[in-house]
Amino acid sequence: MNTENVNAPNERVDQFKDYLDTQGLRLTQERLTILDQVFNTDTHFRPDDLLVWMRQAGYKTSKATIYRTLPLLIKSGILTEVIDANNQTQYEYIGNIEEHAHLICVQCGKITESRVPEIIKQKNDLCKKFNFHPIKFRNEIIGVCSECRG
Amino acid sequence: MNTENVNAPNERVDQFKDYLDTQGLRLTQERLTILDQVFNTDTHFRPDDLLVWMRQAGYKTSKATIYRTLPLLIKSGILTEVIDANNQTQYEYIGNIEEHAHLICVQCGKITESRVPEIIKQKNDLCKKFNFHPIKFRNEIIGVCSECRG
DNA sequence: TTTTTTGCAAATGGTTTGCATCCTT
DNA sequence: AAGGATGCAAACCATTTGCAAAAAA
Repeated sequence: MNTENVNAPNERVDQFKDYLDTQGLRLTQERLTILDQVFNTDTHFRPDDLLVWMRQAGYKTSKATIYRTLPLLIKSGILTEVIDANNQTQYEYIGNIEEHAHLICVQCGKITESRVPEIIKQKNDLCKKFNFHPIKFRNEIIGVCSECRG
Repeated sequence: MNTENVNAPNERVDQFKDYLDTQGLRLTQERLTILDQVFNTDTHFRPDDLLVWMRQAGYKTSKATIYRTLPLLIKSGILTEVIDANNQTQYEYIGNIEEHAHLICVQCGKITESRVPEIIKQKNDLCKKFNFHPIKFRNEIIGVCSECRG
């Protein structure tokens, strides 16, 4: 198939292709186009956002195909899911592994980020111990923030 | 109102009552009944599970009220939400704050737990720094497990 | 009495699915 | 040629909401 107009980095295309291979799935034009669009975004997005962007870019990929492809991108380690404050599923492109903690307030929903240098070593130790290949790291404290405590 | 037949620990009832007070909300029979039922469970559950249990226990609380009450229990720090592998929202009663890490495989979904003693101190430091009241802690590494790496 | 809360049933809206057709291998 | 993938529209189904009646403050 034609892969000439794909702008996603070869590394990612290969990563996706490898995953599809191991599962006996096919590398289609639509799947490549979606990977491409996903690569061009740097924020969280919902399936409908992606649909709109693709339409604007001139592609006619269907909503069903988008819904069927996103899980494949997750399993191949290219995207991760995030559940937002409204319990909606959002997706984000995985660039690098970020090591930072989140303090999430259950009352106002505010998210505070803070870097914690030591957690990098801990992560590495754990991964070595379990022979685990890390893609993304999450460190969250759920609670009540100073403002909501009054 | 009558609170005689409530079995949830007073501590939790007070916690809920306090939250409702601060929000100008009312302590109703239905809300207390739900708190009671929630306390009697020790697993994850979905709103419908709760409805079934309450019906079996002889209560006629409506599904709508359950859906309206669960968010209040979350904001009061009595429950937390968990999104399961099927993206369904589940709820769980918060006993104590657990300090352990999860290694979650994006391919097979397997979750490996592991205790990491140092993270307790880190959590405490962070909470002190931001004057944050912790309810629940989450430490997750998303990636590919040793078995799926082949 | 005043304001919330509840219950019911209908509406919502994100996600999934059946099936004929198209595309990759 | 054979089997997986796509597109469309209909089906699903968990969750939300309007409104009149009931309960809390």
